[in-house]
Amino acid sequence: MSAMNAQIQPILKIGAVAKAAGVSIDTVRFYEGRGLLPSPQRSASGYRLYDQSTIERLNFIGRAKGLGFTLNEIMLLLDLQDKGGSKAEVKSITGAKLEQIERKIEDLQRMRSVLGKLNSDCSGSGSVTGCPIIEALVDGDSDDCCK
Amino acid sequence: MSAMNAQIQPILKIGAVAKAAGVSIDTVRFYEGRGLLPSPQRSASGYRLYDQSTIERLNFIGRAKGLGFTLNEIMLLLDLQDKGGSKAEVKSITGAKLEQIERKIEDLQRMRSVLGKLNSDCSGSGSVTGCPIIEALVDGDSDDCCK
DNA sequence: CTTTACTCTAGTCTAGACTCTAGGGTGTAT
DNA sequence: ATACACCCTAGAGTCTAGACTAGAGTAAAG
Ligand SMILES: [Zn+2]
Ligand SMILES: [Zn+2]
Ligand SMILES: [Zn+2]
Ligand SMILES: [Zn+2]
Repeated sequence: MSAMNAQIQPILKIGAVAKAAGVSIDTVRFYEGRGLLPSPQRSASGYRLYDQSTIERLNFIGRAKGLGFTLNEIMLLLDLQDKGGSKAEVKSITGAKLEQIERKIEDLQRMRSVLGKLNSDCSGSGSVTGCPIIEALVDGDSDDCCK
Repeated sequence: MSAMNAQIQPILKIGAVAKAAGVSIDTVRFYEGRGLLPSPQRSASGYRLYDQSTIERLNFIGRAKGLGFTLNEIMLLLDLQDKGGSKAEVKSITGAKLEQIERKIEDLQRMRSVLGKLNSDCSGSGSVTGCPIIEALVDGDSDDCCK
């Protein structure tokens, strides 16, 4: 907050931002192409030049990915931040994602329960003949798993 | 089990097996290309000719897919059935899948818990300024979600 | 005989998120 | 001067599980 260093930011080349954010150089360029990162300034020789804010933006993207958002969804979230959207818009995106995650969890729990039972029913020794796992796949008994 | 109908099987064209198994014709041809289905007999004019066993094989594949197996994994399971593998081999595939499913469930539960908390922390009204969801993405507080 | 339904091949397209390649230019240290 | 790391572009390739298309031949029904 001192008076005179308004835009004196350290200038970073692509390798440095990538490293700082823990992504590859290719990923940075890829995100730029996808519109997740703005087109950066260029040096006289054409090198991309970044500052700290790009690292923060990459971290935003990484955290959102960690919460299960796709790059398209992340672009929506970044737009809401950049252009000033409403909390309602943000919440509708995260709410939808939450429901999607819950549905996925239910699917996987169903798979786990069927597969866990089959797995424990199988002795694991001898030839595949009579294997309860294979039999369940063959004739579909005890099958709640295929809609 | 009567004495004389050893291989008198009804002959089905691709549309019929596909319909009976609840998949598309494209899918049947695709599975053949992937090696999940053997190359069928052909009619004089080149039509694929199947019998009931193909429907059963397609059902096997569908059930395995419903349990989360990929087509490559399903091919392994089918091979064990076709060529006579051991129960241990089957169980090692299903055991690995079970662990994979469990890991996925844990990931998703982590996402759900973080996202659920953020979602309920956000009032949902007004501008995005101060939105706890966006803030968490920006500065990474309360963040157990990104490895 | 004609219409309609079915089948054939080969190839392209989708989503998602990169990753890699080829072929070149730049920057800095020794 | 030259080694070496770094950067550039454009485009192709990867993985999964098919969907879809075009152009052509075949079968069944009226
Ligand atoms: Zn078994
Ligand atoms: Zn099932
Ligand atoms: Zn909010
Ligand atoms: Zn996180």
